[in-house]
Amino acid sequence: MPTNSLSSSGNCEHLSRKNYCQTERDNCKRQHVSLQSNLKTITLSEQEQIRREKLNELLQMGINPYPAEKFEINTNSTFILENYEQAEARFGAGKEEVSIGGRIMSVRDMGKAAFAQIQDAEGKIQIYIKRDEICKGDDKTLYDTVWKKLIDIGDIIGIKGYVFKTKTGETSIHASSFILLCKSLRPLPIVKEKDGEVFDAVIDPDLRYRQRYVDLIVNPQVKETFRKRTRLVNTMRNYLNEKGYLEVETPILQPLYGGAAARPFKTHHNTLDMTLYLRIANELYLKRLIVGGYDGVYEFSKDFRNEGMSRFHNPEFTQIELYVAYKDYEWMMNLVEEMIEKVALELHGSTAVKVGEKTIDFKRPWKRFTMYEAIEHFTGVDVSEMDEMAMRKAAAQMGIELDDTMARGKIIDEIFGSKCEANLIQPTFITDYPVEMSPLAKKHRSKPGLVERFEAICNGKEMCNAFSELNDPIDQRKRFEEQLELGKRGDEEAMQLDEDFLRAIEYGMPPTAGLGIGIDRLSMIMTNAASIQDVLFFPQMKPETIETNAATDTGLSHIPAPWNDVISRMGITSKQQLKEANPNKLFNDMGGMRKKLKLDISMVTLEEVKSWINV
RNA sequence: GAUUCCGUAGCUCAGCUGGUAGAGCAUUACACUUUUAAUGUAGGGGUCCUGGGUUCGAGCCCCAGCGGGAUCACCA
Repeated sequence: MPTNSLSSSGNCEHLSRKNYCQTERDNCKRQHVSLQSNLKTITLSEQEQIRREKLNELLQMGINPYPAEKFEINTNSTFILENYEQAEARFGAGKEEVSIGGRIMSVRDMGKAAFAQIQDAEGKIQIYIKRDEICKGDDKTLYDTVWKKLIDIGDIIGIKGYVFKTKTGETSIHASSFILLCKSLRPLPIVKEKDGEVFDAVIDPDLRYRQRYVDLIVNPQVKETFRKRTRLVNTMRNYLNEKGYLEVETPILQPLYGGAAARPFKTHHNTLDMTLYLRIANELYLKRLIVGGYDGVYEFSKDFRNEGMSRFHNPEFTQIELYVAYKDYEWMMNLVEEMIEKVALELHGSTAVKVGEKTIDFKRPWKRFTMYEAIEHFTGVDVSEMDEMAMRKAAAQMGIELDDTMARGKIIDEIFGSKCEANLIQPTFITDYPVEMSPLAKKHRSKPGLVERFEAICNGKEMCNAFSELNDPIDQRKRFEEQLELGKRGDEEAMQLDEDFLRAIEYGMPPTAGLGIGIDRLSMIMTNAASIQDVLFFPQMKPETIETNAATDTGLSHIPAPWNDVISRMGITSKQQLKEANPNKLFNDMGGMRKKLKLDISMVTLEEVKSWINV
């Protein structure tokens, strides 16, 4: 049997441990004292020190705090809580043993019995641990010492037992045995709850985003947010796969960056000795694949834009881009409506989604405005027939600041951005954009100066962007050249001229509808998140300085690496133990460990080992 | 990048006019065999973000920096 199995059977071996354990605890106390006198060089908090002492004590008892063996799990907390009848029928007293693993989140110690809550991937469930149940014989070490003294909130344990309801009616697991699966060395923030009210919740954004693992442990709704995000992506993926479109992957490292207006991240390939850019979009590569003959291709892509950060912008973000041959932007609008409506239904069982104080309804069909109509709707001014001069005047009257470089198209965009966008809460399609803003979109079939482009606006923000793709190679070259002009004038976001892309569409690309949807923005809406950081596991942050506390607390810090590590693997983890060791045996064993661990280092001398011991 | 607010124990937060640094939870010890924000008793725990300055004396006032939030700019 494994040395650390803490089942109630075989408790005879605990008998011999009791005295040993007592002396060891004294040793720990002495170590504590020496640590105290050393506090200036140690960054560990008192609670962390205590946990490391407990770890040592467990090791001395022959209990591995980090066992290698798997722990078989046969159910989870939510299943038991939500299907009590079924769970009781299978796992009730005298029936099959329930086997469940989780992190200890709270303990209510009642003396010779205790209630604790453990948390697994699904949620929390109460366990009941009774001394005479855990320790069936006379030796109560396992309960009195291991459970009561050495196990902490935050430790991960495995429990076997049966399902029952307590006097107060709470579904619980009556433990017949437990096993330590992982000792936690850092104290967890304690969050308490009563009648749905949460006390002392961890809300500090710095802690939550930098230590997402802690956030996930103590804030259960965070786990749910990311589950929803994944379901959102899966729903879209299934929808597109059912239509027969091909999910593909295209380069992230690109020699030229294109497909969007943004500043890139720049990097360098050593062997090729060339500059590469992290993609700002994957549009131009996906369209090459349409040229190649696929009917529909899509990619969930991480894109990178070297711009400012805010609660709507992270330097890396996720987009889905979709291109479908022989279609146009009208057709694509219908697809977007249908797909997003499906997402809402999948996540919320309804097309209506609560976002902050508002309820947003994704039920089809969505409102559709041309850009001119939207401006007229929100400002009362019809700008559609105005020339640049007239439009400047109109914008000035609306209190919009313009600079001289802005042409007619940019002015329209400014007016829309400041007067309309924020007012569009319910999902709305805005169509027919000025050509200057859209160098990759096809000219409008009937309205000069405009392109066949739409955006879906939702909760005052752009949710997606799509157009009938420009497939006229001569026009496309001209548009790129115009972008080059902008670049020469200092516009860092102007697109570069991609000769290979032009070569591709010179071979001919069928009429194509293209779409890009910001997955992070959509996730924010679908999970009611106020910040993009709430839908990214690891949002970009300035680096923090982490104080290391490696090995400084073991009392072995005077021993050079990797020997300090080797010695602690041999079970010697304190100065006290080192002192008690036989230097000749230690020296020999170190040689053995060197061989066993295949360490490519030269052996130290016996004299050196003696000097470590006699520090 | 600009403006503004914040940074105190493991966590959530108080801290008066500038005069010995506080609470709850957590932690340690003891008690308690169906509790549930368990409870009772007694303890321990602090680089008050960092560095300067003013002052007899700074968690508090001033300056600079670091980190975070919000708003704005850029962008999706």
